[in-house]
Amino acid sequence: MQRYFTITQLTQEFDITTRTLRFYEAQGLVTPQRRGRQRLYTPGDRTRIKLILRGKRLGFSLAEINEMVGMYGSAPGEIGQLRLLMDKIQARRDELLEKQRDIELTLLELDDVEAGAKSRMVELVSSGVSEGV
Amino acid sequence: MQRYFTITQLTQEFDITTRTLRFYEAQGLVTPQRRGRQRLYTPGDRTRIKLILRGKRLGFSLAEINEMVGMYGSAPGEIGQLRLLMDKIQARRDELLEKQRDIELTLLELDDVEAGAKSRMVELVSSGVSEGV
DNA sequence: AGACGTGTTGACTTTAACGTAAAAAGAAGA
DNA sequence: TCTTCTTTTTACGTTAAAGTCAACACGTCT
Repeated sequence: MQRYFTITQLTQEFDITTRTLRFYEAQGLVTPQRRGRQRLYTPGDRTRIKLILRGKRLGFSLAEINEMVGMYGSAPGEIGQLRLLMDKIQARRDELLEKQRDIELTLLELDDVEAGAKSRMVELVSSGVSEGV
Repeated sequence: MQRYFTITQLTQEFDITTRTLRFYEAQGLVTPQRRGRQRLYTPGDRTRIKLILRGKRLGFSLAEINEMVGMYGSAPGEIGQLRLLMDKIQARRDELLEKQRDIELTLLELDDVEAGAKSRMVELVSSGVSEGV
């Protein structure tokens, strides 16, 4: 059983560069163990990286992602901190819901554009031009 | 009836700076008319700006946004161009659908984190600490 | 005419998120 | 052991998307 991943294994799996992974480490987003100088990534690290990349796809900055990922392991022992955490959760949720609406709207508009393109296509074809497949 | 918007009206409405709007113009994303040196934004320009900002919220680059917004007005007169357009539309749609899935997953994880925080809160409270509202 | 507010242009600066290159250190196979 | 490959560290470069600052141009209110 392979307990650790090397840096290049992960770069290949996620199609990123070593520079990127080391940069994320410098930002405190992942903290792989070391065997000598070499980095060893655990499955947990791998999961964090997945989360980071998902955050990136959604347009969050690394700073925001850092905060979000930081929520996962944390079980703040104090009530005030817990309230703060829940506030942050709600804020993120609101953002995500807004993004959802934005996506819906964009998809609808894409449908419109496509419909226009299709009808335009029909026009062109029926106007007598013979076109191959 | 107010046919045009000034630059500051729009910056206030969308909470951006004049620098941003002029930058978008330099990138060819909007092309307001001029009265002398002054920029005059039409309702159409305003709509474009809305689209741009929506794209930004979804994490698209200005270059990508430029391409997307460019799709709207275009009715390419040639079949090959139309096919290309439809391909681009499909590519964007795929991206958006992926973002949707990413959002769903993230929302689910936020639910988990919140549930954990809540139960942790109950523990703390029931362990005898008297806390105000 | 003078002052004020708003707008414009141009130039330089900044920040995030990496890219790229150089030099050295281990690891692994012939 | 020699070579080859991967990895690491350090440092400088780059790109996108603005921020900041200076100087100048209008319109208008007094």
